[in-house]
Amino acid sequence: MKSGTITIKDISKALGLSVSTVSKALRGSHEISAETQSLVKEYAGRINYKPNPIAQGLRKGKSKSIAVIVPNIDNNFFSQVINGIESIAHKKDYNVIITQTHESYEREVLTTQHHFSRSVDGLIVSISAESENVDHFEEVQNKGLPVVFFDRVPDKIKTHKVIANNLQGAFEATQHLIQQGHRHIAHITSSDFLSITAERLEGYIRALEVNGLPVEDQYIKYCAHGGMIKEETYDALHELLALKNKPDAILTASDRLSTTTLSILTQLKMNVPGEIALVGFTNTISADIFNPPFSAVVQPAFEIGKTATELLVQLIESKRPISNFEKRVLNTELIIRKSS
Amino acid sequence: MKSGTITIKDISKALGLSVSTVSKALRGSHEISAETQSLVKEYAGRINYKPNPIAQGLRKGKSKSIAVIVPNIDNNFFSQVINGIESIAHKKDYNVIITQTHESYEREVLTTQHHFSRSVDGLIVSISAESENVDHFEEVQNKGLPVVFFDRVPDKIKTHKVIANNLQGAFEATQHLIQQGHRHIAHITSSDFLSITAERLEGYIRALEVNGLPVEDQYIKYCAHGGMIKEETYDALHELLALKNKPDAILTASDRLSTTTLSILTQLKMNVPGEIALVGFTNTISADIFNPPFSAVVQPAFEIGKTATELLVQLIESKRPISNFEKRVLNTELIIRKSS
DNA sequence: AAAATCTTCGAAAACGTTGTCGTAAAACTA
DNA sequence: TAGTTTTACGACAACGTTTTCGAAGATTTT
Repeated sequence: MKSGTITIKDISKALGLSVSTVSKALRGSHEISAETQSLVKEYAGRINYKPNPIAQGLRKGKSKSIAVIVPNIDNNFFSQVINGIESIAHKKDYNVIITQTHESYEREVLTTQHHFSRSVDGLIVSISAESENVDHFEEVQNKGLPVVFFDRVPDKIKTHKVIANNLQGAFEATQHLIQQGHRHIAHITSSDFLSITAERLEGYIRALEVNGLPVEDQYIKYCAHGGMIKEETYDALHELLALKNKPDAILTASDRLSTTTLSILTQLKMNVPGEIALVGFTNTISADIFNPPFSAVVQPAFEIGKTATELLVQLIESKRPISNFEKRVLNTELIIRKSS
Repeated sequence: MKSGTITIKDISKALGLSVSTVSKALRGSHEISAETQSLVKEYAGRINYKPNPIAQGLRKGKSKSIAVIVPNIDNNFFSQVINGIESIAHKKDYNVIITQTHESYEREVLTTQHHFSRSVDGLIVSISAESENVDHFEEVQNKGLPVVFFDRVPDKIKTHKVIANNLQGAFEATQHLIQQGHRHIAHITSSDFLSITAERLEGYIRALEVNGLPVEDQYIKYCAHGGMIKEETYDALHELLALKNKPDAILTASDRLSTTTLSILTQLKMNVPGEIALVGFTNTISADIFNPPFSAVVQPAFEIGKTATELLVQLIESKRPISNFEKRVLNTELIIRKSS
C-alpha cells in the first residue's frame, strides 16, 4: 500500500522546504511567496502528488464524501435515487459510497456505525424494512453527523426528509382501479411500521372511502421483509386468492412487491387484468415490456435523490446548527398500461 | 462530528491509565494484566467505545474494507455479483463500498484514485465500456493495492480474474437459435475492446461456422456505451432492420442491451419471436414476466462475486507477494423461454 | 543476597495532513 | 538610524491509533 505513495514529505525533501511550507503552498496560502508556490505546485503536479484524504479527514474532521444507505440496489427506484444523489454530489465535489442493508436491521446498524467512524460527512438513508428502531441514526446524528432521509423516513427523528407523495399516488392508483370497475381491491404492502406503508395505505383507504367502498382488513397484506423473501409475497397472494370474495384487483406498494406479484400471477396462469388487475408502485424501466405492460405509480426517484443531496450538503456546509427542518413531498405519476 | 466521539484518550483519562496501555488492553495484548484488561474492556463496553477505523487505517495501512467498482448498479447482473461479494466479505469482516462509473472512463479513474487514497484494502472491478485504457488500475496495483477483475477484464493486467464462460454461453445461445431454424442471426454487443465482447463474439461466430453459416459483418453491431444510451441501441437495431436481408434472430450481449432491444422491438410492434427471435445475456429476475418471456444466457453472478472476493481476500492477506494469478471461468446457463 | 528474568505498564514516535505560532530577514516608518 | 511592520518560511502540536522501547517493580534463579 505504501510503497509508491507520494506524500508532502517527499516533496519537502526534494525541494528542501518544510512540510508546512509545502502544505500551505499547495493550498495557495498567502503566507507563501508566488515563486515558492508555483515551484511546489509544478513539482507536485509533475510527480503526480495526490493528497491523502484520510489524513486530511483525520485532521479536519471532513472527508468530502457522503454515504448512501439503502435496502437494496437491485431495484430501479433506489438506483435512480442514487443516480440523482450522484448527479448533485459529484457536482459539489463529494464522493458517494453506497451500502445496502438487505432490509436487515443488524446490517443497518453496522453500516451506520462504520460510516460514522470512517467519518463520512453525511448520510442519506432509506430505512430497512426490519428497522422498527432507529436509535442508531439518532445516535450518530447527536454526535454531529448530518442525516437526511428519503422514501422510508422515521417520524421520530428531526431532520430533513424527502418523500414522494405516497398518499396521492396510492389514491390515484386505487381511484383508477375503481373507475375500471373493480370493487374488491386488495393491497399488498411492506412492514406496517414503515412510513411509506402508512402513507400508501392511507391513500388506498381514502380512495375506497371516497367511492363508498368498504375497507376490509382481509384485503390488506403486509410483507415484513418488503418482498425480499419471495415466499412472503407468495403467501400473501395465496391468502388473497383463497378468500371467498377473491379480490379483482391489487395495488402493490413497492418495486419488488410489484414484480414478484406479477411473476406469481403469471406462474399461476392467471389472466391479468381479466381475472385480476394490477397496479403497483414501481420505477422499473422494463414496465413496458412486462406481460402485460405494467401500470405503475412512478416516483420521481432522480429528483428525490437530487433534493435529498441538496438538503444534506446544506446541513454539512452550514456554519451554525440548523433546527428548522423541512419535509419535501414530490408528486408521483400514474402511468396506465395494460395490467389494469 | 467530534462532539460525542469517544476515544482511547477518554478511557485513559477516566481510568488513570496511559493511552498505550488502554490500546493494548483493548487488543488483548499479553503485556497487560488480566485485571487491567477486563477493567478497560468493561469500561470501554459500558461507554460504547468504538475504535476509529480511519485512524487505525492511517496507522496500519489497513482498513478492513474493499471497494467495488462497476459500470452500473441498476442491472441485475451487477447487483447479484455485489450480493455475492458481500456474502463473503461480511463473513470475513470486510466492509463493502460500492461505486458506479456509469460507463465513464473519467469517473472510473477518479473513483479508483479515491479508493486508493482512502486506503481500502482491495478493489473488485468490472471495467467501464469507455475504458480502453486501464493504466489507472495498473498504477494503484503497482503501489500495492490488490485488484481483482470480473466480467469485463483487461488482458494487459496481471492479477486474478473471474469471468463467465462467455464463449460457451454465446455459442449455446446461437446454436439454439440455429436449431430453431434461424439462419440470419444478428449480434448486438458492447464496445469492441471489452473482453466480454470478444469472447461472446467468438462464441457467436463459432456456432455459425460449425453450422456452415456465413459470418456477416453487417449483422454485428457494437454499442460503445454498452446500451447506457438508448439511441445507440436504437440505431443499431434500426440499421439491422433496414438491411435487405433482415435478420430473423438477434443475440444481445448484455443485460441492458437485452431489455432495451426487446423494448424497442415492442415499440415497433414487431412479433417476437415470430418476426424476429431474441436471446440475450441477462440476469434480470423479471425475464419470466417479460412479453414474451425472455430466453436468457444467465451468468452465475452470485458465484462470480463470491469467487472474486475469495481471491481478493487471499491477495490482501497473503504474507508474500503472489505472482501466479488465475483466471476462473464459470459456466453460464441457457434458459429458453418464449422469445426464441 | 545479588543477579537475572518476568510482568506490567508508560513515554514517545509514527501514519499524512493542517493550522498556530514564532522568527529571521526584508521592507517600511519616523 | 532606530524602531516598527510585513513577508516568507519553519517548528511543533494535533487528529486517534498502534507499536517499539525503556523502565520500575515483582519474581525467580544462582
